Amino acid sequence: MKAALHTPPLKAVYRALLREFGPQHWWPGRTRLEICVGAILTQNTAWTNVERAIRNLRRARALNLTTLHAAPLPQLAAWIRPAGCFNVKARRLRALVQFLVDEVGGDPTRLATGDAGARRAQLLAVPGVGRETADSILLYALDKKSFVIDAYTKRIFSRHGLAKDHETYERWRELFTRALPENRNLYNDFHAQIVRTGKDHCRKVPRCEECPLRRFF
DNA sequence: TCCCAGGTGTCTC
DNA sequence: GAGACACATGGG
Repeated sequence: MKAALHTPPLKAVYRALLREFGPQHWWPGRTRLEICVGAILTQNTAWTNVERAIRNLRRARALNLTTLHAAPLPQLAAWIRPAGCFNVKARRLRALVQFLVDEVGGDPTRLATGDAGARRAQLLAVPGVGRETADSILLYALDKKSFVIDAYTKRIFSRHGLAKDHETYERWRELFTRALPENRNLYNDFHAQIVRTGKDHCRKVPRCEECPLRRFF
């Protein structure tokens, strides 16, 4: 393994963020299925737009596997339109729903059983489910210990020298999982804290003077 | 008007 | 393997 430029005490970083923001109580979804749907819809999209799309699905009483599975692709696209890339995401959503139907008989709870590594491989084989989406589903919908790396993680920690932004997803994930105890609640809230930090401090300011992480780097 | 947002797949070299 | 590009809406 290549050495990081700096290896900050990530547990202490998390504690600092927790003090700053408080527990984030993620994911903002009511059911396992809703979290899976949100994970697809949020790809390269602001969460406010995802909420609009989910609201459309709920209003249409389509936020269930039976309706999602039966819906024609154009209907699916119309419901999720506010989330952007709606034709692409409709196909991805359809593929994920098909996987859930085929693999666990339409019961996402059954997906939560079984080995995390094997489930990750299965999810990555679904068209439109990449590493971040798979890890989000594993962690937040299936309660598996799978750390999520996203754009905020790379942006924030590359600015502080943890690793280069262009390093691979798996390399970033390895940096965090090696430095942290394997704990689902920690993985869950740490990622949420990172997103909160990104939204509050790092959107447009390259090196925010008020960044709660500054003292660690 | 332009840039960005909790990515992924495809194509080209 | 890396980089460019398409997908597309809504907010600032």
